[in-house]
Amino acid sequence: MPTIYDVAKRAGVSAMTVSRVINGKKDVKPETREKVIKVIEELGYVPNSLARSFVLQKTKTIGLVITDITNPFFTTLARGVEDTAMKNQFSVIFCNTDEDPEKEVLYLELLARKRVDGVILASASGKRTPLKSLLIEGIPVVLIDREVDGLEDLDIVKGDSVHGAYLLTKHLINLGYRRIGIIVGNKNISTAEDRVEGYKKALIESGIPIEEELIKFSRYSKEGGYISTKELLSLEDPPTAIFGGNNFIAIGAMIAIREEGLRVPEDIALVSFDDIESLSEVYPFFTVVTQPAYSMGVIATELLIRRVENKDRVRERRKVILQPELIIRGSAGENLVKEVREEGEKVRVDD
Amino acid sequence: MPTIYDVAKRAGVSAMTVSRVINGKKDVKPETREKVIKVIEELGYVPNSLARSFVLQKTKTIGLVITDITNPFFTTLARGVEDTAMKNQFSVIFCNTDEDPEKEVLYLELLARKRVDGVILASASGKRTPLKSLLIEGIPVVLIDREVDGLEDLDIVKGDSVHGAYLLTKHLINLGYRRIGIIVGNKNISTAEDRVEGYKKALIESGIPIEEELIKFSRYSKEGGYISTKELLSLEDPPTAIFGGNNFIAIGAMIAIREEGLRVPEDIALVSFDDIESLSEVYPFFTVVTQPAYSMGVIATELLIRRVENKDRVRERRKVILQPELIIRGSAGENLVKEVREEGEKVRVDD
DNA sequence: TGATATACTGTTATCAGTAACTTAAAGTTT
DNA sequence: AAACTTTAAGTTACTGATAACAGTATATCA
Repeated sequence: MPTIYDVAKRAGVSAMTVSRVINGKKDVKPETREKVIKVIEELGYVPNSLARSFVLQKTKTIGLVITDITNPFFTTLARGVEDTAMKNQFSVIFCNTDEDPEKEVLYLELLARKRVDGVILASASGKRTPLKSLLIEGIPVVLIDREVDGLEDLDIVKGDSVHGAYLLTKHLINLGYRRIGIIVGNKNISTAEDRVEGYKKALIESGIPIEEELIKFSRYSKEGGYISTKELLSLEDPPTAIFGGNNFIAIGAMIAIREEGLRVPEDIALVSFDDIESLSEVYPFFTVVTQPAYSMGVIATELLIRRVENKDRVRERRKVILQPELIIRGSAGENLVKEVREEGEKVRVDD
Repeated sequence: MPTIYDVAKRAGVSAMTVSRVINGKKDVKPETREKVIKVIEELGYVPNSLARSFVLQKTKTIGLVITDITNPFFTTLARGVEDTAMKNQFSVIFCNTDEDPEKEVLYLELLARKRVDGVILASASGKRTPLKSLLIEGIPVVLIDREVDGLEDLDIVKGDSVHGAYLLTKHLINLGYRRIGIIVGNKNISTAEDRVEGYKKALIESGIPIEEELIKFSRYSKEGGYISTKELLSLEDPPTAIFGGNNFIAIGAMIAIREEGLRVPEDIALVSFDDIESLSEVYPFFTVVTQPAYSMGVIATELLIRRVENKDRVRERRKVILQPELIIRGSAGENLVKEVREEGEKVRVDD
């Protein structure tokens, strides 16, 4: 592949002049500029951004660390990140940790080696590690979706999990359910704790006793939802409603429920945190609380890029908490009992 | 951030020795090695792969150009790519073209600038452009999912669209449908042509006349499916079954059909090329032909990496065509009429 | 004992750009 | 016409790592 020197020689100018042409700087005579452009096309010269990044000490690249691109919530979020990055001439390196803290460390190290300009992190570990410390000293980090213990000073964009879980639980209670099981992810993931907190808040508010056997800290995955549902269903006094802590858990729960020969919502209610778009479009089934995943991606990327380019020299943390939305469909048996709605809450009713 | 020289100075050795330690080369005295490692940890030194890539002329990065990460087919494929890349110490830069040839050019140029070691391309344009020519001279490219005119010499991994469409159409015919509409993507995308070809083949074989008004070259998107379905339904003699050329088209079709007050499958059959996993797990509804998207990603990445590392110096093109699978569920009214199955074909029946 | 191999470490040049500085010529001002 | 400014270039040094080569010290062998 030709270099800037090949272009320079052929155009009869210095490399610096070619550099100026490429970067659209002034101080180049129009004729010279044209000649250089012609040579660039003739040779099929493509600037080497490796070398460029190397001298300029910026890569115009950000890293996105999520748990699983296969999860619709994260793919939508990722799309928001990518679109926004592209708009700002940044590219994105994707990393799937599969909720594995070791993979997370691996990827963070990789990103640090690649000297990405910034990182958007949905942490799997929820804890500050030596590497993370290192990273945030050298590279701006914006947290997304989840808090990380010990990194309370970083910018963060997340949904209001406490309130969302409260809404969803309250909805079940209003429909008459009393024994409500909840399945969330690993305990050190902030959303898991938050969603349980919202759930408890709703129960307490309605004077329903909290039973620990109905609360499952599992994994944010189909398997997690499947296994925990089986456990819940085999309790002596099984729940009459299940709250899936995320979309994958709800899918796993659905599979388990069907295996047990039960129907949703006739035999048991099933609601979910996070929607599954392609499912809902074809079959508006799950009553859910959705988060604006795309916006989360967009906002996080904007915050990050501003930090990277140091446009706003705000030193204090920026914390963006987006409100979730309750979408009532049919999986809690809303059509079987009379419909109840909270007043003043953001609520949408699908057909 | 500390450099290799900072480490060298503090450890009282040369940069070269540090380099040898980092890269696990022999010819370093154990004590020296330990001392260097200690300093690396003390300083929190992270090697600069920018500089490394620059001298070694390889970036250990590949580019993945797809149309939309939001499409479950591509996210699964992307996951296959990412996992395989990671396994081989490669990272992946994602690019969404949204079926826009201009965006495709933009991204290819970006990847060329970044001097990625290779590119996996699901082309939106279907045509060879000057940039693509340039790219393939300097950077190995593996095509995925779609052929590109003029690039018949590149490795490719794709599904057998002709056969898949044939299977699906044949299935409809066997169920008694005669007026079958088909909606596929843009005409210059190879899968669109192939799927129509398979569709025609099945019709001809059964002696059913081909009617051009039932064949829609639209867009591989929900909007495309929606609009074309509306058109089909407003024909004087509308189809009794619709073949969605991909999953998004099928979703769009479903929405349009519902808007028209029709039911699937009672009033009209609807089948789809490509499954929608999260939908099918909860609600096994669509009768589809699926492609092994994850495997496609894995195989393409393996082919690419082998080219990059030049392990096999095969010069001839490697063409991997994966067979699709017909999954019979209920959206073609299989439960309404008696079930018919092709003999010897790969067929699965979901409950 | 001298020759040769081996283990370990250092030196130098280089990769492809760009910042900062320098130079040369042309234009402007008084 | 001397002094100054502007325009349009070119030169040099540097980014962080590594390959290739060059030493030096120690070990091994005939």
